[in-house]
Amino acid sequence: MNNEHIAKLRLFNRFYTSVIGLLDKQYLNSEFSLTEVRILYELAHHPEGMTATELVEMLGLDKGYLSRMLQAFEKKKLIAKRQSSADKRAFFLSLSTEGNKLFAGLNDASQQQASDLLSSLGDAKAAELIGHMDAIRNIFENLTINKK
Amino acid sequence: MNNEHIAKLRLFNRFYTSVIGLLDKQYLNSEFSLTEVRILYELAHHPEGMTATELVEMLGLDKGYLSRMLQAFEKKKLIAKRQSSADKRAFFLSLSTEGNKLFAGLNDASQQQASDLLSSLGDAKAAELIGHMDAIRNIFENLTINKK
DNA sequence: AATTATTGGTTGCTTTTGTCAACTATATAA
DNA sequence: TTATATAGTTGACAAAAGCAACCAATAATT
Repeated sequence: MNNEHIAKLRLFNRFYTSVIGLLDKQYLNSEFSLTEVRILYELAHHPEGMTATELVEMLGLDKGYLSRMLQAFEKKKLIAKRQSSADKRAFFLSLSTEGNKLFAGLNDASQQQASDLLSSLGDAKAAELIGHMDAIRNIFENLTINKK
Repeated sequence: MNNEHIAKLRLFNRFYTSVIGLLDKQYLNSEFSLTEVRILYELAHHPEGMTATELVEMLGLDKGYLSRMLQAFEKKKLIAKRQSSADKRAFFLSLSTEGNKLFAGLNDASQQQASDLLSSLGDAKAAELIGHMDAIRNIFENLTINKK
């Protein structure tokens, strides 16, 4: 057990928490909360539709809370609900045309932000950064796979 | 502008958000919120004392909100307030003996958690991971310095 | 010195976010 | 057929956070 390593891991976590917090602030001047954006994100990436229960599982939300947020999305015409024929309690949710358009806008802003960050680093440093990030993801992913 | 890089940066941010979320969950079975822990953390690392205004600036909190949280800490005897002689409006805040003890406990748990993660990776992978993390911090830090 | 503006912190009020339990309707198992 | 579980909704509530008014002390302006 290496104490230096432990300290650095914790330091990185604190550090990156603030990086992410900074980047997420952008969303906060959109009319949506972070949680709402996460929901839109999931829906955008499951165009075939997904149920509220699936969203609850993926995002770790309370189902009552989610239910209300979905109602708000519906009122704004951002999502479409299609009742499952196999299970009439369940509904397949997906972004409406408007919802997709709106999400595309949020996505563009996030894309732009990432792009700005990278270009302020310059090509060489940016490539380095991404290399480190890929490596970290890789290490963590092997970890979770091995734990199964 | 490299689209692949942008996508990977965003992927990493999402990925690491969930990593941090997982690690932070530990605190959530402590009696303190994440924000409260951050306050305790800052106080623990400024044993000479710091003012509420400094905390507000460092943590980006609302001062009213902070004021109440500090009151709660006081009621629990976790912090000590010493009025500034130079500016009688201001108070130097620090952890009490009890507060330090409590924070030490939280800190141990977090330390243990980090330790567990690293040892499940094994020495070689752990060293690699830390190397990547240091490199990332370094890249970002040069960025903010240059921006001044 | 007297007046004005600013600052550190507190308080009341409100909004946002999230949790919990009860409930309806459907589906599955015994 | 009865019991049990599940998908989603609703009501009530609690926790987290933000906003603005305010008091007391300090700093700046005249």
